[in-house]
Amino acid sequence: MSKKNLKKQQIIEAAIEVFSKNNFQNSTISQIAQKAEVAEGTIYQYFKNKEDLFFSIPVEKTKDFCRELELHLQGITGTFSNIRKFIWYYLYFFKMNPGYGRTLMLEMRVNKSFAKTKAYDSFKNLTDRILEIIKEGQEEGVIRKDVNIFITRQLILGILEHVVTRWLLKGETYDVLEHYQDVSDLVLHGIGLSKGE
Amino acid sequence: MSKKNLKKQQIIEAAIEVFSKNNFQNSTISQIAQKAEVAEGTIYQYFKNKEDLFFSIPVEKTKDFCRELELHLQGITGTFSNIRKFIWYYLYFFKMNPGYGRTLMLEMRVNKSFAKTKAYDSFKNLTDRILEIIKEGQEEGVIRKDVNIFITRQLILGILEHVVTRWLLKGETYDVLEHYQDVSDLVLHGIGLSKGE
Amino acid sequence: MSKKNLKKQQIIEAAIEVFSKNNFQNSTISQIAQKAEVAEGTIYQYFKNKEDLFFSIPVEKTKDFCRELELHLQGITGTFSNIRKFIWYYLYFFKMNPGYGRTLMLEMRVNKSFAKTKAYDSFKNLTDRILEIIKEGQEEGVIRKDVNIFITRQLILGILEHVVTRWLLKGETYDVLEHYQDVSDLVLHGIGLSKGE
Amino acid sequence: MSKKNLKKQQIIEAAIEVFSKNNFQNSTISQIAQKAEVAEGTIYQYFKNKEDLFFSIPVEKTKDFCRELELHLQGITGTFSNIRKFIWYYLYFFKMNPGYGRTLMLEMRVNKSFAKTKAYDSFKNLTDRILEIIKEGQEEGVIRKDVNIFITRQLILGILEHVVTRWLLKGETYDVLEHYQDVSDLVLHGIGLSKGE
DNA sequence: CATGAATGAGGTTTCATTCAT
DNA sequence: AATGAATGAAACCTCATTCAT
Repeated sequence: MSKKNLKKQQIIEAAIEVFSKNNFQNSTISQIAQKAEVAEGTIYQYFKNKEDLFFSIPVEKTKDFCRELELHLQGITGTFSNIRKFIWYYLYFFKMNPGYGRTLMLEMRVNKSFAKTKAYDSFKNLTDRILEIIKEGQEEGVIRKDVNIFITRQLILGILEHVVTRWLLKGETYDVLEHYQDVSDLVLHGIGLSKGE
Repeated sequence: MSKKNLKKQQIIEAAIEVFSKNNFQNSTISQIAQKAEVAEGTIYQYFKNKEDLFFSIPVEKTKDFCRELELHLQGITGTFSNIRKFIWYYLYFFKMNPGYGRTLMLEMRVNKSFAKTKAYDSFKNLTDRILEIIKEGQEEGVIRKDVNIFITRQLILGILEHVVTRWLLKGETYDVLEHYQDVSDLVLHGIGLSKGE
Repeated sequence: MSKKNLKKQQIIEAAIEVFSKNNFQNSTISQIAQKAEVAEGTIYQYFKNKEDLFFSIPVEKTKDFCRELELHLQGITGTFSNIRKFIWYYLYFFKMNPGYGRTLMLEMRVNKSFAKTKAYDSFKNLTDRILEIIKEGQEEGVIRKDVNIFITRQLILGILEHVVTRWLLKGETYDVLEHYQDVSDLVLHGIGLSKGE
Repeated sequence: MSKKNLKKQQIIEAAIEVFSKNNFQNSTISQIAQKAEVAEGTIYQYFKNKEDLFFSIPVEKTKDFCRELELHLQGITGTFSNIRKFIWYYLYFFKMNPGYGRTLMLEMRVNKSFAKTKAYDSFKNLTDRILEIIKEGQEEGVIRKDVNIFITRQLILGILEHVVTRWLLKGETYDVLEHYQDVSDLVLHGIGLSKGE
């Protein structure tokens, strides 16, 4: 079973690489098979079809993301610091996984079927987490009571997606973490926290 | 010449309809030709190839967007009101052009070749315009001096893109303008404007 | 239109040749295209898919069969002679069209979807015609009143199919018309006609 | 050895079921393995390949057919009665084994390689048996001397095949034995026997 | 004997683009 | 300028068969 999972992982890693270079339609099973060093037919033992393989990627990767995120948030107190950390980790994660970033941001997020996949469910963990942080902040009184928490979440995820997407489209020619400070300041100010908290 | 442009426009409108239903790869020239009521070959008299037709869409549409935007901004004074109007108009435009919205947000914006097209240039008009508004605000002293104006632009465009994209992915089942008030408040507060300005 | 039909006929003739050598599944579109001297894609301009092409064969051929049959029956009087002529023409037709025979007898006739095709309808003309001859014979009193005319038809078509199928399976190494006399005698005697009529 | 044969029989029964639902090409080894509750590889321990498995079916089944036929013919005297019994049993056998019927009539009988298989040899027993009955009838003087006994055999087998094939293609929606009386009458009359014999 | 994961060849079908009319 | 028939490349997926365990 470990051996079986190993080969499955092997295929997923190859798929990330290939899907992130071209897009879904222009990536071929043959390319993925070659990169994974398995026969084309083998892929169909582990995945129902090309789309199934495609959407299996974020399921695994989002798990990784959330697991690591929790570690990074551990021991941090204060909404201010938690949001800063979240923003930092979000940018950091994609800096370290640009291939996955391209696939997720430029392909999946924009695919109508995405919302119906298991992948999307695992994504909810992430968006729930940030909402939780915002709620706590409001309860603690450090976030203004009059802001809509759902819109606030959209603000945060919106700018992060935008920043990462822009970076990817520019060919990753600069450091995504470059403007981390400015982004956090802007976001935190918007929701009512003074820098000094 | 007017007649020529008429047919070209006819093809573009058909293309928007078709491209917005499926994606680029799944849309066929034959579908577009049928909807435009011309022969397939005729499309190649006006556009070099499928991609050229695809990227001709935003060139025209962004022109419309900017022209109308200027009308709406006319006579409005104060950075506060200008940004509010910009946000409102942005949401309003996609509410009125959901087909184009799908094509732009879910297809183009995410396409690596997009940045190299004429379409992208026409897009710059838009992003320049918002930057201009922000700059003026900073000069007038209503926007904090310490915010990075480029990041600010990314914040505004980021949340707007996110809000519109989310609405499109949810199947346009609610009104995008619904949260216009909350979005503006959050953005404006973030960049240092008090609501009362 | 004539030119269009010409190409369609060209493809059908090639299809008969190819389908009669191998079976449906082992015949390839590429083989048919090559024999018809057209590109593979061209076949899909005239036929929806491989199966559609396959079942288009008997539609055309059965038309030919019936048209010619009528000519041969013309001027012949007497049930006795009509049935003899029918049997003779049936065997003669497949002697002249062995390729089509192989496709029809060894592939189509035995295919469950066949009964749902247009081809099958055109086939009814044929079976109706023989039934008509039998009925007339019974009315004229030359065929025994006590025989079931539908079973009689099955007897005639059954032995003819069997004779032709056997001949095809033996590799067409003898003349199908060889036993024409014996077959007719047996059939006619069975339904109550004396040879002398 | 008995255990070995058991598993072989198990696989053949599964094969009959699967092959009779789809055709040879559309039936998969995997389906057969699943139905037989063995691994795919196991099938290759008992049969050389898919075709070998396929043609192993009639070898066994025809043995059954002939064994039972002899029992039914036992004690019956008179060519008249023997042929009637043969016709009855033929129809009865396929009524009881429709799955095998579909495979034999719609697949095997029509397959060019069939004549070269062991299965075909076991089939000869059957056709020899009916020829024998006809010969005896001619010697006893109850069948006209002027009929060709080989054609007679073809008449009998032809109508029986036709009747069974038609029944199978119609989805076995009626009783094959329904027209047993009419079929026998017609056949017997054709070869010169009066009903009263 | 039994297993079942791995293989990889091969065919149907689609569709952007061309070009003769 | 407009047409639309013809092209042909290219990719997903299936599945019989093998072989190491």
